[in-house]
Amino acid sequence: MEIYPSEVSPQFIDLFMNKMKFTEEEFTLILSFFRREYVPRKFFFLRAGQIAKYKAYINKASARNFTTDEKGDEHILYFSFEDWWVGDLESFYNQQPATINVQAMEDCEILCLQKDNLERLGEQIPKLKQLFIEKEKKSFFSHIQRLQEVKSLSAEDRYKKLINKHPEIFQRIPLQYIAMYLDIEPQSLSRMRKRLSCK
Amino acid sequence: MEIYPSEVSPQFIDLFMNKMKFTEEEFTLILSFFRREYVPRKFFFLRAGQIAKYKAYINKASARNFTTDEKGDEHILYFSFEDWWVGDLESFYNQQPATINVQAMEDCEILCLQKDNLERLGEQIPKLKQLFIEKEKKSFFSHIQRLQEVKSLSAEDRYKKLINKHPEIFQRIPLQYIAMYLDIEPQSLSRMRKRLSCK
DNA sequence: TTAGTGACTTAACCCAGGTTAAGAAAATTA
DNA sequence: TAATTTTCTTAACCTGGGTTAAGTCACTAA
Repeated sequence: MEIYPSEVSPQFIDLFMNKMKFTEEEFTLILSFFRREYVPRKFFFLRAGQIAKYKAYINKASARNFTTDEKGDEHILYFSFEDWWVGDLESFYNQQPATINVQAMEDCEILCLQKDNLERLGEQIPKLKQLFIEKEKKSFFSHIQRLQEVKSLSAEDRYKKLINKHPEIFQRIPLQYIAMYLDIEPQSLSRMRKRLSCK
Repeated sequence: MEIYPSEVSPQFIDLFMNKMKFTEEEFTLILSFFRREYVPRKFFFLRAGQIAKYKAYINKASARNFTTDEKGDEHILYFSFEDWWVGDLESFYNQQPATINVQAMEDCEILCLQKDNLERLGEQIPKLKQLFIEKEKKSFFSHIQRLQEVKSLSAEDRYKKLINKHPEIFQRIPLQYIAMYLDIEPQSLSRMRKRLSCK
């Protein structure tokens, strides 16, 4: 399934053409290694236990990345929206079973890159390999920040931070997912929202 | 201050000579770029707000890596023992103020590598650059696992997991630090330990 | 020897968030 | 449009861990 530049998001084009300054030829080559997949709402792009086949770019819509504990409760590590890279990198790079589930929250269009294609592309275009290393470094840093946040802030403070920094998320995804992101029950989130709105 | 092979830990030698199979000359070269620092117990190797000068290897003893929140409470992200690499990588690579404090819990001997030395070494020995990328990837994965753990386990379950996986830590470092690692008060840890020992 | 300091424990009381259960509102589907 | 399912809210009660405060134990210093 071939992908044409007209079919990818402006952010994707901006990343490769403006930020990374790849040539048209390089961009077309890069694009030819990707594969487009559609994942309808509620369907899984990756399930815990499977081996992650792709490094993936969200071209349209949103997904949630979560783990399931022994009690069956789901914990959302992070949301992914347009222009995000998703997947269980540990599973992808080490070809081991994933611990993370990736599920579409809206009908998703995803650009997928297989491991061998990634390696081939990396050899042909070293600048691209460097790009991925940098992206992963950023992802690394943001995970450390998340860890700090989860460890040092109460559920209420994390809620306030989320609604201040990303109010648009609340327009777009159900509150039950916000609760799973904050690691509280939907009832507790509801109670908290009422208490805060009274003030 | 020159460092001789006889002055570094067996793990350090094992890493470079056996695992990475560097030559004697390469190893001597690598070592010449490091600088040895002594950090007495309770002293700081890095303070939040400073810019991390070094990527560092703990040759002897242990440290705690923690953040301080607005209330002044300290949260230990992870402990570091012999054969660990420490520092605030985001601060080190982006030359921005650190958010993490690194404090010696015992009298530490640390092998330090400055950023420009790291880059020079990386150019001279590409295999070393690759080693650091791999080490950082592993560190990345372990942070994601930590995040999952903090999100999905109760304080009691995290305590049990820690004492099962690393009982030796309890022989070595004060319980108050364990409490900061679990993000509970020392009193609560004490109460919990009593409750668990009764069963 | 004793005073002082830091590490750990115990106990009483409090509160954020969990649990259970029921109901209201919104979105889907027939 | 009504029927059904999903999402969200409310309320009563419970519990794990926070808070405060006091006490014990071990180690150091004078």
